[in-house]
Amino acid sequence: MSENTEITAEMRRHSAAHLMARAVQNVFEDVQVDIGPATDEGFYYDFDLPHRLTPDDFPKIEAEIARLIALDEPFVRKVVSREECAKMLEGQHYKLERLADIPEGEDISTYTVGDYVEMCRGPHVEHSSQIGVVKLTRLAGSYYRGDENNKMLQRIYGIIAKDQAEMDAIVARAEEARKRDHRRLGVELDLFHLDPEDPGQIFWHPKGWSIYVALQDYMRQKLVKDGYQEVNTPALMPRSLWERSGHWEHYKANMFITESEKRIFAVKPMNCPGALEIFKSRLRSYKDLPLRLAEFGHCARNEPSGTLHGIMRVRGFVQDDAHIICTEDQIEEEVAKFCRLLKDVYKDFGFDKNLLVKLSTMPDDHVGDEATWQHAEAALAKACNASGMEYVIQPGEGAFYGPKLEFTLIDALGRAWQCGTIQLDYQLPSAERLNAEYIGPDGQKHHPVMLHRAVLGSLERFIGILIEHYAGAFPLWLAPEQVRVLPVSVKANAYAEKIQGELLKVGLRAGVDLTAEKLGAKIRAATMEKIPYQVVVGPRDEANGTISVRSRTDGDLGAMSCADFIAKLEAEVAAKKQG
RNA sequence: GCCACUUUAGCUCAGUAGGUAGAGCACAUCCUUGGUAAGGAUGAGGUCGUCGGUUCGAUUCCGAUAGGUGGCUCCA
Repeated sequence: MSENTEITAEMRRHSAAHLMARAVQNVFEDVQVDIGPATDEGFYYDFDLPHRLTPDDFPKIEAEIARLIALDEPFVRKVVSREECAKMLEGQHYKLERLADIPEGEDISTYTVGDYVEMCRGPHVEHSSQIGVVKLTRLAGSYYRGDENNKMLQRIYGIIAKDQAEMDAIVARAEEARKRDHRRLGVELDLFHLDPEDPGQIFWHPKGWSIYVALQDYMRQKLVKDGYQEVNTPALMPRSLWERSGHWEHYKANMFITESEKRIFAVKPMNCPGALEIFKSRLRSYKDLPLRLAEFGHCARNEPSGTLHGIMRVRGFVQDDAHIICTEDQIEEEVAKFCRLLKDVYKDFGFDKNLLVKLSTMPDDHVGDEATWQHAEAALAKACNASGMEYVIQPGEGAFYGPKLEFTLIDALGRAWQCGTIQLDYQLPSAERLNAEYIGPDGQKHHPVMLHRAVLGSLERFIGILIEHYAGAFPLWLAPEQVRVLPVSVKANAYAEKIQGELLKVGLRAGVDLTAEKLGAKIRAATMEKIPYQVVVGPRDEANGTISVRSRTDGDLGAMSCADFIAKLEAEVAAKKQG
């Protein structure tokens, strides 16, 4: 029996939450507790108390938790009747409401540690000492039951570790994430800035835009090879179109709306209506399908201010968007084709391992009949299997117009980011919406199906992820400045400029440092800017017709000819070498 | 949008128990002409987010407002 009671991290986190709840009640007056689950990272607990918590309160709560852990009391589970439980929870009105939620007939259990009882499903550790070390990390507001109409409770987040050494390592990793923060690196590396007067809009500086263009060019090549055609549609489109597409009804609150000569226009929040307008611009045959229209269209969404975050969540952005207009029979192959493309692209960033795929199925609130939905969901599932991807089902999480696949990548710090997506849409091309039609082999008109898809998601967000993934040290093919030539003194400036010219001529992004600094200072500056290659040149090189190469990853590579260096870099760019 | 916190030089941050402010880095000028991670000197740079209140006097206290941060909600 005992071999089955393995103590998991989740049990330890959840148990830590209980002890924190107990500690908060010991330290403060009039504490109402709500719930406190384990999370992937740690745990949290929601409280309602008159004292306004601040991080200054953490040490005394942590000390109390440490004291409770040291008591090493057992967690005792007990199945109780509803009445008994209600009696135990007397005065705790959130808990009593939660108790009322438990369906009749289901077991109600409590866990007791020392003098503290809590209604809880468990499971928990056997003894409090099994929890380890607890650290409180941050405070946040959180609506009771996640409903913004309810009272805002005070949430405390915490993390656990086996011992202090592990806790130190966790704190160090958090520090590493802080150092890699794209908002910090974006300023340090002079990639972009955000203007407080224009929230959620990005000003791309030359270096940041260089990355952006490199990424976009890369995607263009991939798209062309995969049978897409690139289009561009207006940023500003009329209200009448948005009414037909359904956005006016469903998405108006998030749209920037403007007026000209008494007509209302909206800045597009999505590209899909534009793609369908192109499809509809002439009579289409089934022979035109599938029609794959890609668009790097700039979209604007009036996201609530509280959701904005650096360049990851903005109000103006560009997706590597495309719309595949096809027949129902073509869905499976098109989805499989997309899955292959996505894997191929992610590999070039080192994201091909640990890819998570989620299949979101029919929600309660949906359009279309169930048979069509089942067919569509089966097509997505088969396409995943065909491309060797495992997926988990998210029941009822699909859009109201169709099911979708979502792809989550894992970055260098082990963090998950949902980027790629492919969504089936029966609604937008339908007669009720934009009424897209093609002539089938039977000579009759039919409505096509539309697939909305993006590999990277928004380019802005993806670059934000890349900045943190690479810690600002972009691989050669993406680096804004791939090479910097460093003359050892001003006497070598002319030769340095000549070398820079050679590099520029073959399309490498090369800079030159002509300042009057010493070589050590120039190397330091280039190193801080995370430039992949530094080329040192002085009288010795000039006499030999060579250059001295220093690599960001491999240090001093010694002297070589400029031609050999160019060949080396071109090979590295072609291979999309990481790091 | 909601809750909490926050806003001082381009960046990172001190500071003023109310008497209009400092450091490091970056920047400018001059000296130094140097072969693999910071040469030196001098200087410039801020209505202390904005508006209002209290006060003889506010960057400091109070209120409002805007931005940011962390959550929540949202993410067609």
